[in-house]
Amino acid sequence: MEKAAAKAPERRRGEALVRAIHEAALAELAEVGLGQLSMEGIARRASTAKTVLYRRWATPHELLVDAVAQAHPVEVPTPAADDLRADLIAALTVLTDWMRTPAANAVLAIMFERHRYPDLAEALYRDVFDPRGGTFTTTVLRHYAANGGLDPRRLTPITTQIGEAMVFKLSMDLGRFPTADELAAIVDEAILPALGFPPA
Amino acid sequence: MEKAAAKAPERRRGEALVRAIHEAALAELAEVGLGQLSMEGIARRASTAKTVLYRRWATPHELLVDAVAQAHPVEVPTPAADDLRADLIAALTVLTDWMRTPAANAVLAIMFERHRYPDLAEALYRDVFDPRGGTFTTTVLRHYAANGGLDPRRLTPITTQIGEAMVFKLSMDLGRFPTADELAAIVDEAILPALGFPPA
DNA sequence: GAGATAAGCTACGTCACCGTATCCAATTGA
DNA sequence: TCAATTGGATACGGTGACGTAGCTTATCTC
Repeated sequence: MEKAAAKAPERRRGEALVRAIHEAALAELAEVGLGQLSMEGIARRASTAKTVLYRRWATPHELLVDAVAQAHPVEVPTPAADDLRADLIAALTVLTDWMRTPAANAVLAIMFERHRYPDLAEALYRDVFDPRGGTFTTTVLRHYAANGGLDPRRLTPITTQIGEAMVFKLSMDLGRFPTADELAAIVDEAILPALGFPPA
Repeated sequence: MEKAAAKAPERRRGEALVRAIHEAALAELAEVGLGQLSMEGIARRASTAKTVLYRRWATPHELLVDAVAQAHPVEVPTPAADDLRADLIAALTVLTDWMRTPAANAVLAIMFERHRYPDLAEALYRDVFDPRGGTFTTTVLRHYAANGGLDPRRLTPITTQIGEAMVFKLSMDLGRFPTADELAAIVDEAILPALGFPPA
């Protein structure tokens, strides 16, 4: 034992261990995809034994939902200034920041394959979405509609989704996340016109 | 042999066989997902032997790209009447019709997992997208811009993608394809305002 | 018809993951 | 300090996909 001092045992327990496993699960998902997620893979990545995983979760999917639910919640965009345009850009920036996180990757993967794993999507709604409120641009829009800066009739299931929809679409098409300029263009050319502010 | 007359041998060859395999590949993908696509699975579904597949394709991915490329091309929306709104709705209808096809399912899966299988996405661009032109709403918008029904400056990388982006987003959120009413709402509340026609 | 071509079938050893069992060792807390 | 807890390591038989080989047999072509 006194020989290999480099290898500190430092055995993890309880919450610290669970957190490490959650991280490993999200990282594993990002790398191999939802269809290839396996207990073996997660255990390997977390440097622990399968046994430890099976003592807490019955399936990789169960583990995954747990990991997403425990992940840090999304930063809520707080409409500060009396500047709808700036607040919308800020909200989309929060969105792209979130999309870079492992948890977001998992959420999107689950939503995309929801017809293949309906239980997973259902658990996601139950354990993650429902406990939290709306997100991103919707928060901003509701604020301005309530404070008179915006015609409330312009808030529809369509208009409130334009920002998110465009960010997702651009990300897919370009294979990268939108830049600040592109986010501004989304606000100027798509969202604001739909809210009743015609393009320049 | 004369006993089991029910089992017609009817051995498939050449193109007919290849077409059946292509269909099986797309069906298999739809059911198990890109990460689980396997030669065994495709062969099983096509009721043929693995050997037959390996004689033509080295990997399931190669087979898949071939299948997508050979699939019936997308119907091109032809702007007919002098009615931008109707033509846009028609274009989105073509889009949702396409999204119900197995080939579309494959294209979306490949695009979604492009960072995981970059070669696949690249092959898709090379063998499928590039040979064909733009699609869906872009076709319509270019037509009207060229014929004076629309300010060409309104055609940007953002505005031309709103329709497709919203259809994808709605499909993900709802877990189903948008209805005709929802397509009309996308046109009225998102696309037309962005083109310079303010909402009612 | 007869030979060439290609589809279909079976089998093989290899490998990865499955879910479980067993045992050892580190940490904790009474 | 000692006992309970729990993480960690290893091994197991089972399954399913891998890629290849060999053979039989249906179909096409001359």
